[in-house]
Amino acid sequence: MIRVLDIAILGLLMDRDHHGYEIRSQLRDRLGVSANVSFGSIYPALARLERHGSVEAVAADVRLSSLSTGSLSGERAAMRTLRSGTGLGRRGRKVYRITERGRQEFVELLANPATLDDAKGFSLRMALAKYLTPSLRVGLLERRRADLLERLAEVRASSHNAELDSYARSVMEHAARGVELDLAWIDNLLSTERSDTNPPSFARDAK
Amino acid sequence: MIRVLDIAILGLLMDRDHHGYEIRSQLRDRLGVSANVSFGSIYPALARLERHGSVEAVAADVRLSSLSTGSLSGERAAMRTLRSGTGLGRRGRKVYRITERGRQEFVELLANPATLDDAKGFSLRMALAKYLTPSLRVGLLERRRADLLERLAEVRASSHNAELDSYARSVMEHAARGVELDLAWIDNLLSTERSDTNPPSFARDAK
DNA sequence: GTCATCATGTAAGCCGTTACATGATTGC
DNA sequence: GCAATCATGTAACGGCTTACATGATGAC
Repeated sequence: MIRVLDIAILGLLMDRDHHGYEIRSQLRDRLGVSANVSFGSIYPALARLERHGSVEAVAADVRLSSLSTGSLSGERAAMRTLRSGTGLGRRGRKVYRITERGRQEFVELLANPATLDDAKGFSLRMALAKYLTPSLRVGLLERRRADLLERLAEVRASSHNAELDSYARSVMEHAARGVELDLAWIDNLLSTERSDTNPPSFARDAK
Repeated sequence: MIRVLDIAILGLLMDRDHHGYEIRSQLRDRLGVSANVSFGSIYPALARLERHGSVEAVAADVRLSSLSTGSLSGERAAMRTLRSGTGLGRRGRKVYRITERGRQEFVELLANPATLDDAKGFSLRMALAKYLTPSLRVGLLERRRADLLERLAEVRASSHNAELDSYARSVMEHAARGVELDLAWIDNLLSTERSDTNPPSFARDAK
């Protein structure tokens, strides 16, 4: 019932309203999801989240998406409003907004240790880390760090296997370097996190 | 019909006979497959490959798998032979051997540009690259290189997006470093490949 | 007026995991 | 003799992609 895509969609909607078509590009551009997620996943996910009460369809806000850094003319016109009873705005776009319930679920899902952190799950969460409290962020980072240390030991052991030919060995060594790079990143994030949390006891947000 | 797991299994069997249970650990240790592939995938895959005539079940060779670097006592005894008509050896292990047909399919699959190269697909192929001719290896590397350059441009563009918070940006920048590391690896492999192919015109194998 | 792109949705199917069912071998 | 590990297989289910079906909008 906990789907990674749900977290990603809710995370995007935390920032502002989106319609389905737009979500795909945002997954790539703002959350760093590598492969283009297909619409065959996105639309059913939105429908499910709506049924579940985590998001709701709203009147389409005038588009300011593509270019222009937002600051131009706000709200050019409410436009010939909704087509049917549901939230279909101009041009058939169906714009979704996260509900209060969705917000609560989102933060729980984001911090949840259940959905275990492979590379993709982790970098998705990290891209949304500004919605976590500092201590939850540190927890997330430390869990990831432990996983990576384990993986590093495995892959180093493999690369010392004497029976490997030069290509297989090269793959193993490269995998080790990749994990080391990840670890350096995590360690860097952790130290930043800890020096930022110096000041007394109130939580600070990113940027 | 072209399954990544098939390539991996055939690749392992190119080297020597294996039974299913063993294949799982070999995928990790020799081919660098990160997550443990479940038996629920492996056994059906072997059955499919057998039906297809790419592999065949043979009498179990006496185990020399776990420890001991092979050179001890060869063939300790044929043992109370096969249980039923099929290739069930001692202790119920079902040992598979690649057929001539399987060998042919394997090299085709390994070089095949159809199964497009994501990170995992590529490093699997590279771990098996000793079975490719030098020119096929170079082709594989160059295709991967082109993909990575594209990906690098994307991820760099994303990381310059001014609207990202510091966490999302950090994710993007780290992704870029990862791709750069991959590229450096590929370039290094390519230059090795090219300097190795200096000598006249006959193909050399790895190690 | 037509083509590319934007936009939403449904259905079939692939590929993999989890869970279940079963049993042999080895170490203690 | 009992537990841990080795060993093989099947069935259900889940999530994601592909392909299909449909239509609006904007550019030329």
